[in-house]
Amino acid sequence: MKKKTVRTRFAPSPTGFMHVGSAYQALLDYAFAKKNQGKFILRIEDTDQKRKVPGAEKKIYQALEWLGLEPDESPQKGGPFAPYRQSERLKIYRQYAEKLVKEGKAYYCFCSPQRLEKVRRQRQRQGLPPMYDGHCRHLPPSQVEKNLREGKPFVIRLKVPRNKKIVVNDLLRGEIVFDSNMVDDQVLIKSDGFPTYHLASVVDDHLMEITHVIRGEEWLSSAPKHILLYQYFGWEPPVFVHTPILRNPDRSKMSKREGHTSLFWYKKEGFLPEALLNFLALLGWSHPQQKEIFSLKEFISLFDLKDVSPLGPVFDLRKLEWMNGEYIRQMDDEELGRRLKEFLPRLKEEQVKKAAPLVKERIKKLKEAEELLAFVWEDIDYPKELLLQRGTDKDTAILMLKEAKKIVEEKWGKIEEIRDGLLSLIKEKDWNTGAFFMVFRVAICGKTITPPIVESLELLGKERVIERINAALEKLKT
RNA sequence: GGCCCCAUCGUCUAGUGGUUUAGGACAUCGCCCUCUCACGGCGAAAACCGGGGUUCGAAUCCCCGUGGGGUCACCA
Repeated sequence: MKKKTVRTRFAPSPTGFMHVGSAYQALLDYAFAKKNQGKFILRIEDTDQKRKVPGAEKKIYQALEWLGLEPDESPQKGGPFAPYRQSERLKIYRQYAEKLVKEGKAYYCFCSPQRLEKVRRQRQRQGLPPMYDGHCRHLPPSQVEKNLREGKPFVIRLKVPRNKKIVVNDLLRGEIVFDSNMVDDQVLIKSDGFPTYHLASVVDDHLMEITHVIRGEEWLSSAPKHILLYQYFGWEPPVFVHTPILRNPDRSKMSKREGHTSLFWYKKEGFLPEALLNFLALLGWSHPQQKEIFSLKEFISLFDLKDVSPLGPVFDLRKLEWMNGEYIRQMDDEELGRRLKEFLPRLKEEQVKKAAPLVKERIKKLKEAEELLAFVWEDIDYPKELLLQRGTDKDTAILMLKEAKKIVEEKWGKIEEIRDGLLSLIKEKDWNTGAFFMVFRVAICGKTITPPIVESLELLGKERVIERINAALEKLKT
């Protein structure tokens, strides 16, 4: 028997923003497909017209591109199973839904939203699960015909059998048995003619020959509906993998409310996509040699869905920050400079290049470079007392700056010589090294936390360095 | 509330019946390095949810509690 090509799909809804949890899903889809020389498919699930947001689909492409998870088939790229946008496949869903109706596995329902609401409330009062009461299940065909002819709005519902066991096979959890009496007669086709997720995803996953449905655990409880559909259609179901959902620090589902859930927030903050991916990979999975830092390529080669832990992990931003810092430090200066550019719009390209090695060991996120280097483009302002670092008195401070200025002017352009010059000056005058550099630092940058000060001088340029030393001297004299 | 899933340091996890005084990483704390801040190095503190079984022996297997989570839409 020929082994089927592994095909996974990432199937987001274009609702306006990309969740980190979605990125996690996409990573697993991608890694598993690539691991098995399979295909990674992007399908746009835009069946909810109310929630559709213009431009949202574009953001999905941008997100995948930023992450470096390129689909093999997508609405943009096309592929053998096009179209990959569900709104363009309406006829297909309708056709399959009607097939079910003909076979008595689904039925037209003409109940109004008001009636449904009433039924729900009633059942809840009785302590029953708030399900549909099956009112239209047994409408006589003549009545259905009549309603249809009259153009009464309708939906198509799945006819769920009573008193049956429905078994869902999940790769991570094994067999899960559901009582069909707990499964609602799910709407398959909405009154606007669009399918619901349940119908559309089953039909598409089958038609697109998806072998592994990897999705969040929140889908587990609706999985019996999907299994039932596969049975009704006589299709072989794919392997289901319900992956843990990411949690807030309070262990609730990572939502829009708390924490940072938008993938683009991470981009804006200056997280590197490769670091984010590495971090995500470590959620629910661990490297066989306990390595923390590894590439996407390495992840793919070692990854197996079976090894994913079913426990919903808390998304620990601090560990991500640490990891991002590791990636920044591993990067060569030139590459770091390129990535830093968009975060330092006030610096010239030359300056960014020079700044890269100075901030490299001091930032966890690219965005932090901005604050660290702000002294370069901002006018500095500080109280005079700030210059009197480590108990340095006014006269000493003045002397320090005067002497330092001489050396800087004389040796400008040669960092090593400036440093050596300052060091021997300190020795000669018997100053405290730390105190001297702090006074110098404040004079140049206006603050006590900066990149290495001697190396930072050329970011400012000779003129401004001298200017600032003069300004500091003025300040001290008043 | 019904149904379903889950349960090792604060967090991410290793561990698949004995090699475990339960290992690593982040975070925390201390020391060292040091021109500040960082980086780096060394070290400390820190966990098997509880109760029953099974077994010569359970973090590891079973059951029951407890706790957390998910889900109950013409949203995905």
